[in-house]
Order: sequence, then structure tokens, then C-alpha cells
Amino acid sequence: MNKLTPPGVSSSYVFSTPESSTPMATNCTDYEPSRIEAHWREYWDRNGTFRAPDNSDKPKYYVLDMFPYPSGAGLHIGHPEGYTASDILSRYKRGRGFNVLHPMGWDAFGLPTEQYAIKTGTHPSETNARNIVNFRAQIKRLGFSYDWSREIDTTDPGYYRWTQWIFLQLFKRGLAYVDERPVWWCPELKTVLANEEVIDGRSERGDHPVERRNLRQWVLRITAYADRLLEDLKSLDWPDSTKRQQEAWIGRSEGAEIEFPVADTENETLKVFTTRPDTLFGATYMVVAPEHPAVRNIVTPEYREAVDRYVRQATQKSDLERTDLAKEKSGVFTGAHAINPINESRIPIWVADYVLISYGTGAIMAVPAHDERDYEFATTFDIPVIQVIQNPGAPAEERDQPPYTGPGKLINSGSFSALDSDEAARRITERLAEEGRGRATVQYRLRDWLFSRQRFWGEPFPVVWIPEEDYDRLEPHLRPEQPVHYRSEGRGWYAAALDESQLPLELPEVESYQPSGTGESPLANESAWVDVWYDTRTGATIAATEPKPDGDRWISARRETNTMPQWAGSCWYHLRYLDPHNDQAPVDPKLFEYWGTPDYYIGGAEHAVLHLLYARFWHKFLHDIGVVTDPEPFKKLFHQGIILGEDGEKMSKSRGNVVNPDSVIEEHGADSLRAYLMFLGPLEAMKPWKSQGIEGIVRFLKKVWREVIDREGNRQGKIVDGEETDSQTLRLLHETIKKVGEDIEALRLNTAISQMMIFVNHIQKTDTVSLDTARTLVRLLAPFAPHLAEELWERLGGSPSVDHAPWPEYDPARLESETVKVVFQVNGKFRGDALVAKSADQDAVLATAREQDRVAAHLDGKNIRKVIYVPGKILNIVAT
RNA sequence: GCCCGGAUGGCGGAAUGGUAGACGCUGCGGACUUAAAAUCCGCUGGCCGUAAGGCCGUGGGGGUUCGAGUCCCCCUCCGGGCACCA
Repeated sequence: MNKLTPPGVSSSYVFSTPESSTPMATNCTDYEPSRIEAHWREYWDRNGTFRAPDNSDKPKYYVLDMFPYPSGAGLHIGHPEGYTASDILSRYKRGRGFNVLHPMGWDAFGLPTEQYAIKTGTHPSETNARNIVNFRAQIKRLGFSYDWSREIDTTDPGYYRWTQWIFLQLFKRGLAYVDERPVWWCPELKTVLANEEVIDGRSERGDHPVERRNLRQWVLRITAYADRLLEDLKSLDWPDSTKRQQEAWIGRSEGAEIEFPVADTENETLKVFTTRPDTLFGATYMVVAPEHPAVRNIVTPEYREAVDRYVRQATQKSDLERTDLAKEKSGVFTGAHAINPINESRIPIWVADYVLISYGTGAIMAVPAHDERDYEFATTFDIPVIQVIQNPGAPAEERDQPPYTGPGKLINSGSFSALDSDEAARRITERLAEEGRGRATVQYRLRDWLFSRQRFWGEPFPVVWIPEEDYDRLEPHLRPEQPVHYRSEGRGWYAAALDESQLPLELPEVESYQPSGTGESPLANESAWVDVWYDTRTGATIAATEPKPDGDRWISARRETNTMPQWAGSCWYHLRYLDPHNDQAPVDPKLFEYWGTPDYYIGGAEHAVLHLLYARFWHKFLHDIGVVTDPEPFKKLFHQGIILGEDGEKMSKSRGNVVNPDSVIEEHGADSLRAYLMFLGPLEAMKPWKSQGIEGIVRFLKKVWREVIDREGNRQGKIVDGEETDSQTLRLLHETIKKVGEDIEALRLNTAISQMMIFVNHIQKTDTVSLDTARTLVRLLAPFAPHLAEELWERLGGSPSVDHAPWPEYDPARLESETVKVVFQVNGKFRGDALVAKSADQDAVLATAREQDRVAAHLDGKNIRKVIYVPGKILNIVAT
């Protein structure tokens, strides 16, 4: 019926009648990217071409980009790399009949904006708004098919209201608490820095030295999810390296907790964690971390001075100094001894900074014969080494050379001797458990998440601090499962929840963004905001500057002045896109039911553990409280590689090798930039930019243009109506449909473009090409160069948008041919080829091969020993 | 130190165990042009050869196989992650 459609190509293209509608394409005669791109960008905007309707019978497909921090520096070339890949996938999936959700937004809380505010006094929201306008314009210039009606901004109170809401749920369920912790303090910047803002002991911004200070911090109990975060990794389709990084970060290890009584004390004991309870008989000393609270209690008078001095020194060292492996082990004896619970032997207790207070119990049993660190320490301080495991593998002369850290048979271990270490570990743990002196446990390297920052530009915490004497009056729904309490200057305070109706708790206007210098956020100076009357029954607040309302349920309270870290907003943004304007819930469950979690998540590998772990944690929590029905947020993840400067070095202002997307677009057009970014190499690879290289892509797009549009701006005369008649063209077309589709699905976008180049090079050499072939080519090109494709699509009689036209199907029958090329080898070396009938058998092919002079020459004087024939591929003659 | 990933022409890269170098850049030669640009055509891994063709060649060394860039073992270099986690 539809004669315009080549066999196997879907036939439901809709064509407009040019006379009855205003012309929508430009009238360019040459390929003029700037005109064409501006024209179609405007068309898409006006028509809402990429709106993703919530009510659709189509299956959904959700493609998510990691949203950017809208910095004042503008778009970096790395942004459009990932964004182009996801856009190609989105446009392809639309062609495949999916209702595609492809949103964009702004991760806009952040340090640079605040630093700018400190310097200039400009409100961060003002700077932010300006940066977003700039970023949005830059992103739009690339022609991405985002549904801009779903744009979100983490600093918008309408958004962070729900970030605060999620925090409240965490708080109420006992997953948020406060703790006094050492944090990085930068005296020069007069502020606390997050771990990720400290590089090698200096501030990321300004390169100033930083030091440790103890401050009261909010902490999220991510460790409660450690097991699930680890276990569920297995189900994710993520790059292996990223999964491994998360696995290592969580760092699960199985072992035992063992209690060592301290000799000559009432009932002081030291609890240790070990993964090797089988080596317990080899414990010749113990070590406690300098910060360990037991140090003060166990140290004997004659050692007190030395221990005090050592502890003081250790705590003053930076983490960097303490973890410097090159340095010698240090430590001091406490004068105290512990009793090994398995054999009652008396062993000395030392303090040493190679034991960390933050892991396990902050104390270890040291087994120098079977642990490298303990061995190094023991040899430094002349502590005995007792071998308890025999190395089964090594040659005899090395066998008993300590330290041996592998498994083996136990020796010198009483009734446990001769057992294998695995078995012994189990039995020794059992024995200790029976006696109440130990138990099997699991430890994680993962620490609870330090969640507060002493900054202005972040989400305020939706809690107040109330005096401890008022806590009894607090209604249960405003209390967390575990009370959150701290003492300061002789007074005790409890944290109490704001009522949800109080959200969003907005940032106040402040006089100065300058940190107070005491380790508090600038908010601490704003007493008009900080001091409130708090309703212990409803969780409502009013400013303390107002008269206190009647009734004894109102009490005086102080707001929390820390703010949340930048990671908070990005922990759940993938959900907000589904329902960006909802003021009743973070996301409507009905909309979640339809859209679900992203089907594809594309972004940089630099967030392998931070954002991707935090977001999994929050998502699992939201799953637990019934907000979402799916326990994982990102099932399929892809990391785009880094683009280096032309010199092969990382792009940086100081090197002067930065490529600015805007100037590339100005020079060559957005379509060329998009296609070139994809053509550079495999998406996941690190690869250098070459400004000359883009010329090849520009030539390719120009070539496509000229194959379709002649110099007068009309359709090329060589394009003829009707089916494709040239069988070679048809086969190559179907090969191209197949390869481009498969390559897009696997994000092999460089080879997809190569294939289209091969095809265009081919039709350039033909005298005629059918209209359907031309349309199919344009359809395939559309995800890569959407502006050009829209233009050509319409000028070939198609109706915009090309994005809504169905993706062509290839016909497997068209890929077959009667004859196949078989390669001839003699002894594995290429000696010619020939086209043979597909049905030809080995003998026939061998005969053909032997007729060739070149093959014959290499067989001359030899006997054929063997012939290997892979039908349709290769014939290898083994001859000697 | 441990754990990953990688190494292919002058360059970016392509190759289900089956013609290594697709596609593109660069370079060279040619067509068109008064000329240039643009465009088009041809060549472009090394060595030998007028050519046909031959030999060598995917970081280095071994192995498996009729056949290895691809699989296995050892080594070198580069990139990334972790780093006293008991």
C-alpha cells in the first residue's frame, strides 16, 4: 500500500502537505548550522516537543543525567559529552515507541557560590539564579531533548522542603543523631571543611592548611544499611570498578569481638575486634588507640607522664601524618597488662597510633607472628613473637619466617593445635562465647555519614534545640526514637522536630555570609532567626521577637544553625523529576508507579562512592517508609570518560587547554559538537580533544546536507520517489539500520557514526537514491544531529518532529546475499579470497581456492595435511 | 604495598578466535579554478621490489590453536581506586 517505504522499514511516517501549512524549515541553500539550529530550537520550545506526558499508554523509559552544579564558570566540555550520549539514547527510545522521561535540573547548593557571597556580599540565591540562566542557555544551545517543564533546583524552597521532610523522617526514626567529632577546620578561611574539600591536608579552595577540631555534628546512620547496600550491589548493572569501589568502601569483615580483662583492676576490660580469632594464642601484646577512653584508667603511675605525652602528640598529628606508611611505628607502654582469655597469659598493653579509634573497638590484640603491622611494631619494641599458624605452602626454609598472614594449621595453641585456621577460628569463637568473653561479629569500614556543614548556603535542619527540662512536655510525634542530646556550658539540650507544616524552613536574610570564626555557621549570628518560641504539642515555631503565645506548651528554643551538605539534594532528585511541582508529597505514588526509577543513569565516575552511595541509602530509606516501591534507585549506570585537552593533559585554566563548548558551537554548530564528542572514541574512555578532528564531522554533516539539498535549496535531483532499487544500497542501508540501533543501545556511539559515514560515502557514489533511503538516513542521524535532521526531514516531506517518527526496522533477509566472500589461507596466512555461493561445500570452495595462482604457488611441492573450512568465512589449508 | 583498567599506523580509534588498521584526522598526488578556499578522486604501517608479489608488524618474553590484537602464564610502562580498617 505504501510504496514510499522500503521493505522492512516501518511505514507510518506522516507527511505534511507543504501548500497547506506554513513552511517550517528554513530556506537555507547551504548547510548553515547557526540558522538551522536556532530555528529548530525555537520550534521545539514553542511546541513542547519533548514534554513527557504522565498519562500515556506507551511504555515509559527514564533516562537520567547527573545534574550539574551551575558554576559561574559556565559549561565544561565534559558536561555535553555525557548529556549528548543520554540525549541520543532518549531520542532513539522515542523512535522506538517509548514515552521518554529525560529531565534536567540544578544541584545548586555549593561552596563556590557561598565564597562569592562572602567576597562580594551578593546573596547566593542571586548568584545562583544568574548562573542557572547562563547554564540553561548553554545547555539549550546543544539541542538536548529535555522536558524543561520538569526542571528542578535543589535550592528552591519548593524542592528543599522535601529534602528537609526526608531528613525529618530519618530523624524521627533514629537515623539522624548528633555526635562530637573531629572535623577539618581551616584557620585561614575561618570555616570547617568537608572531607571532600580537603586534599592532602590543605583546603581545596585557596590551598590553606587545615587542622582537626572537635565539633558537634549531625550524623546519619548509614551503617544501619551497610549490609543491604553491600548485598544489593550484586543486582545492579553498573561498571564493575564502581561496584568494587562501593564494596571496598563499605568494607565488610567478619570476625570476633574478644574481651581481655585488665590485670590488677576491679573489672576493667578491653574489647578488641579481630578477623583472626584463630591466632589468639599468638597474641603477645595489646594496643589501644591514643584516643581510647580506657587509656586514662589503665595507665600505671610510673608510665602516666610518658603516655600523656604520647597521646598529646598523636592527637595533634594530622590524619595525613598518622597514616603515612613510610614512617616508623611509634607507641608507648602503659604499664598495664591484660589477661588473654584463652590461656590466661599476661600480656602488656601499649598505646600506639597505628590503631585507629574509629574502627572496630579502638583496641587490638597484637599477633606479630601473623600480622605485618604487629610484626613491625614488635620488632621495633622487642616484644616476643609466638608462631601459632604453620605456613603449609612455602618451602621449608621460608615456612616459619614471620610474619605469615595466610591460613594454615595451628601450633602452640593448646587443645586447638593441629586444627585448620578456619575451623579453629570458629571453635575458639564458640569457646569464648560460651564463657561470655567474646562473640562472632561483623565490622564495617563504612562510618556514619557526617551530615552537617557550618555554612550558610545549604538546607537548614528542620529541628530546634529545647532545654532538657522541657523534654518531658514534648509530644511523642515530635521526638526521635532515640533522644538526640548534647551538653554545652553546663546546660543540656534535646533536639525536637519541626512540624511538617513548618516546611520549608527557609534560609533567613543575613547581614554577612562571613563565618563566625568560632566554627559555627553564619546562621548562628542571626538571633532573630535562631531564637524561637516552640510549640511542644504541634511542633510549630514563631520568632522569639514576637510575644510568647499563651499557654505553657510554648517554650523557648533555638534553631539548629548547621546546614546540610551539598549531597543532600542529589540523594533523591531522581524522584522529584517525576512530580516536580507536588506540594503534598516528595512524589505522588501513582507517578512513581508509572515512571519508576531511571532505566539508564549516565554520569562521571568521580561520584562512584559519594553521591551514588548516599543516594542508594536515602532511596532504600524511602523504600522502607513506603515512599517508593523499589529498593534501588539506579539499576543501570554508565560513566562517560574524561575529555583531555589537546595536549593530552587534564583541561585546566592554568594550562590554557580548556575547550569552551560555546565557541565550538559558534564555529561549527551544536550538531557537529555533539557528533564529534561521540566520535572521539568509546564513551567510557579518557580521550583527548583535537580541534582539527571536528572538521571530519563537519564535512560529514555537510555531505549529508548536499546529498539531500541542491545548490538552489531544492531536493537533490538524484533523489527519486519510490522504493530503493539498488540492491547494494539496500543491503548497506539495512546493515546501517541494524548497526546504528544496536550501537545506540550499547552506547557505542563512535562506531554508530562510522557506520553512517560508510553509508553516506556509498550513496555519494550512486547516481540515484530513493526518497525512502534518504528519509531513513535522516531518521538514523536524528539522535546525533537533531537540528540538521529536523530540517532535512521536513524538506524531504516529513512532518516535524523527526523525533516522533518511528525508528526504522531492519529486515534480516536484506542482510543476506547469494554469494559470500571466503578468505583463503595457507598455513594460516592470507593468500586470496573469492566470492562463492553461500551453499558451496568445502570441496567446492577448496577447488576454487586451488585454482588461484597465488594459493597454488604456496601449495606447490607440499602435501595438504588438513583443511579447515568455516562456511562463508574462511578456508585454511594446512600443508607441509 | 594491595585491587582494577589499559598499551594497535604520524594522531583519535575499529576489529563474535578467522584478510589487523574500518571510520576520521594529518600528509602526499590529482581534478575543478585565472588563483585560492570549498568540493571531488586516488594514495597514505615498515622493509624489499619497476611490478606481480614477498617478508615483518597490535608494549616485551613464552604458551595453547589449523589460525591469537583477541585465550593462558611471566614481565615492563601508563592511568585510576584504596591505603596501618586489625
